Amino acid sequence: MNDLAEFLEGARHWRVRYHARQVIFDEAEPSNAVFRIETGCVRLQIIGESGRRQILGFLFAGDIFGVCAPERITAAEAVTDVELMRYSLESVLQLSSKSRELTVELIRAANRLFNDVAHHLEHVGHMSATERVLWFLTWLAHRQGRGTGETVSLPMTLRDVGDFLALTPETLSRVLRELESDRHLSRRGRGAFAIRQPSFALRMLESGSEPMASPTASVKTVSQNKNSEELIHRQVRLDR
Amino acid sequence: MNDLAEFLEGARHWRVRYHARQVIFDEAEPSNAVFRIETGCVRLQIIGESGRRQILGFLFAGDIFGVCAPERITAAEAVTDVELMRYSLESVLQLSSKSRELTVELIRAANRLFNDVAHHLEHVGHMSATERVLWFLTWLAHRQGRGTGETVSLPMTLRDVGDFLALTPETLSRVLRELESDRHLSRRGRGAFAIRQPSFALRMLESGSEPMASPTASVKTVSQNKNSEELIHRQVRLDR
DNA sequence: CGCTTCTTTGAGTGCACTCAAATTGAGTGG
DNA sequence: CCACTCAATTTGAGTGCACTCAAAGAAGCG
Repeated sequence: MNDLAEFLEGARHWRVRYHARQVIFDEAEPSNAVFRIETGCVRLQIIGESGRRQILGFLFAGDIFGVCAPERITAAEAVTDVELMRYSLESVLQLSSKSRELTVELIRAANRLFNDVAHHLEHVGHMSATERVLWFLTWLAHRQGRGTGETVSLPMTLRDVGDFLALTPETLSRVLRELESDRHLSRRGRGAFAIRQPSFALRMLESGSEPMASPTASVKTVSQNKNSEELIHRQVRLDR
Repeated sequence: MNDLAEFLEGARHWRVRYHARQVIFDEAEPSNAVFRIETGCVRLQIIGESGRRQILGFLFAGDIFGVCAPERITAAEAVTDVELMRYSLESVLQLSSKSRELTVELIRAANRLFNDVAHHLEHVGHMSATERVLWFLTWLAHRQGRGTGETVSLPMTLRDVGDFLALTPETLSRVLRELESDRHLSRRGRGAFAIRQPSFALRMLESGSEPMASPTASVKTVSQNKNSEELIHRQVRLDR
């Protein structure tokens, strides 16, 4: 699944558990471990100067997080009860001294976070509330391997989703109700839903926060047509 | 200045130049070099699915960028004419096989990007237009080593700033005019300004997108003990 | 069963948006 | 050097979306 995971098996590690809402590590804390999620959901977040929380991402089984040195950039908290595999950062770094591939994988892991939050920023900056919600729900369904009409569980609260998408819970609630009345969505109890018409929403996922996904050719074409400045810039490119 | 810079001197490198608005590297391109800015200004950016450009950061002399493998996450374009030092990624990776410290520095470099864009996201999601502009101008002044009343040059266009802050050029222009009439700002020609009252704006810079800055002590202390949910209600709103 | 937290719904408002057009400035070629 | 062109910026008018404030209902948890 993840190449990094194989490398990590060579490092000192053991299983750890956290209950929902426990802090796994905190911002600015010394970084001494890398984690891999066995079961459950984890969120990465920061607290802004104004005291507001910005959730940077939700992680699920198989995801690796905490590749960071020497201090934590974000906090990590358990959304649900979680089982994690904890790898000593010290021994991971020792391993990387012997393996160029592992070094590349570590950089890649750090870059993935950057990639995700960069596209996240682009979405928050330019998408309407409805688009953001649809993007999130579609991403979530995709992460859980669910297709059209299949039930997707929503392990986090609306407030979590709001702090992820930079929306208030009120707005979120209203958007969900409207999506439901428009037949884009059907809700199955409190913490579950199903997407009825993911067709156009799915396109959003093709590029963006997917793991290291390169922008698709179609996206590039569109962006070149829509943004003449960019087109011009690409054309005048010279090597030297 | 930057520890990474010293390590890089051991790698194969040479000087390169780009003219303003030339592409240094593009999204999804194979990554084969790390750069250090000698003079000028560079922007990192992505093009969203909708064709909109999101600028993730502006870089200046001394900054290192392009630590990325195996493919580029962002594009890098010259804002002004720039002189860069170009380091072969291949030889950097070879060096890192022999130096644990270099590996840590590479991870740190990748994490810095993540840190910056994470706080950027928090700002775009929760700040008003005026706050964002003030934050940006204060950051820019700080980067150029300019204090209150000193002239700061603005090497990029308002459109660039808008694509960075997720604001339209129109809004940006209006905000600048209001800041000027409120005596927070005085403009010195097209591409220059001076901040008159940076006092409260500077507080924003103390944490946030500054290199690896740790959150303020008060926030940190509390968030280590309690989980973050309890912090959310402590919202201190900055007055315009 | 009482408490807290989460969610929903309503009413009203303000900020940043879009659309449109004028003006300024920079760059280019005659 | 000057006219010309195009991009960048400014200004105005109007609007809609997501916000705040407020309060009621629903769900989890002891």
